[in-house]
Amino acid sequence: MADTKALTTRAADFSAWYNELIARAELADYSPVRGCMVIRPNGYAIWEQMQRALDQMFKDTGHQNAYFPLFIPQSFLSREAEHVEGFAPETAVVTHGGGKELEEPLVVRPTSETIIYAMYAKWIQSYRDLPLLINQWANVVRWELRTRLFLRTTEFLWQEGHTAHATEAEAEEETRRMLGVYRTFMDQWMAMPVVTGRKTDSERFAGALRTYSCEALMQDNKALQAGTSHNLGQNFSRAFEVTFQTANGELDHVWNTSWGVSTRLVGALIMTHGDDAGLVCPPRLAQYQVVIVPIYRTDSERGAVLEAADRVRKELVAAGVRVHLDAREGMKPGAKYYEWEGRGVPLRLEIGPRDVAAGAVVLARRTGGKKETLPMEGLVPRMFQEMERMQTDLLEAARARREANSIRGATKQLFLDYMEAGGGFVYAGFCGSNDCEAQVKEQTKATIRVLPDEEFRSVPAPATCMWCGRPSVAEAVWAKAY
RNA sequence: CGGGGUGUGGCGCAGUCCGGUAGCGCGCCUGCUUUGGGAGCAGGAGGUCCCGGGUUCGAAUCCCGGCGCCCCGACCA
Repeated sequence: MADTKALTTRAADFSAWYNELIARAELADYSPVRGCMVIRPNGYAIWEQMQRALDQMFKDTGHQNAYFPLFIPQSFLSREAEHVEGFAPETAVVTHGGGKELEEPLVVRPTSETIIYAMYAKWIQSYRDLPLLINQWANVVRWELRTRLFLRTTEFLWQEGHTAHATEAEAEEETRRMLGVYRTFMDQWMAMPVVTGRKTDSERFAGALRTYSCEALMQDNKALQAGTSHNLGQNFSRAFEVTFQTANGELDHVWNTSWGVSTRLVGALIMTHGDDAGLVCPPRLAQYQVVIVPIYRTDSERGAVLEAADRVRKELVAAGVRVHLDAREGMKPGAKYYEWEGRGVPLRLEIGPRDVAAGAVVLARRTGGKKETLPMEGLVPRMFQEMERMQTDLLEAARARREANSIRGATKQLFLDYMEAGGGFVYAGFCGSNDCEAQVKEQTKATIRVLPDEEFRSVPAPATCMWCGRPSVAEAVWAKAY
């Protein structure tokens, strides 16, 4: 690492902390192209872990992977009116190929609904072809005005699920199911609690009937939209003539859904668990769950220590633990500790001559607390135990932080004061009018993150709109957002 | 596109006001000694000072014009 100084603290400058952490942990780097990032091996490894877990969950819910092209005929985008309005301003367009001007410009996909539903129109004829449940892992490009590593880059990696169903009810069920999959993933893998719910029209996906979202609260009390699931209704099937014959011979348009999460989740992970020493990675997503640092002075100590360390490593590998033995020479143990802490490795085992003699290892946890000497005997189950505990502790800590920064039943004044004081989630009554939403955004920068699902709602439900005092039609969760 | 900042070895910076031919810390390489929380010593490698003009005997430095990047805001996953 180039820089050995401490990171800017979160309290001093959250944004600087975030950028420095990414550099320190070697998660990503700026590319020569404005707004684009290079995902470095340490960052990509986390994404791979995410992919692995999510991909399995998609397959377990009946989806198959496929791949659709990067280029989309420009005319495709225009077929769905709201969709083109939403995305046209931020597309990159290819006008030349092979040295010649193209007859029709090609849009670099900002999302793939149009090209996928154009294909579905060919593939779907009968209700027997439904449901069609496809996911793709891909890169997309959105020409954003302002970018931030992982959170909003010009090109980003994601997955997008696209499904077609025979009935509206089935599509709605799928939309909700995948939102649930995301929520489970964020809870159980990322140790990141989320509030789920429906988006208001102003935040709805361009072309969707309804958009649902998972919203997480970062350590600076700004909300991050971590994953979305859209019920597209028949908007795209009408635009792309995706029709099928029903069991009784009638022709109908299919009902579609789409849902996605992106490399933004790596940013979410950083801002949920990171501390002033660097990344804190939940064990289930860590590239290395355990790092072993050997300590020795003499050659004979070196031999014995490395032999013991490698034995521990092999035992853990055999048990399926992702473990790394840091046997680099000429580097003091302390320097290695700092490095692995910055990278967020959950557990560190130190093995020195004393430990070899005692048949023991020293355990240090990334989340703090005293170091602990453990017998080598029974180490493997102990490591699993530690990882499980850390995983649940991280989730609990994140949940507690979120709750400490959420208020319910806010009045207008309380709301204004709260946003002024730094913000967080505010649960409050909402009259349903675009005007109120726009006014709040104008005055406080806060937006409605979701109209929360039932389990997140306040009891009793708020009776009036926090802003205008008219009767409330739904409770809303407000926050300033990324 | 507005506001702010910044471009000098890999990274972080000083030098710019007041022109004289580039320096510090970290990192890197070699060797020796080290190694239980960021090692020490010695020797070394590495720079078109963002770009283009201009002024001058001479420009990192002064003048003019560009460009890049970062941060804050508007747009957005």
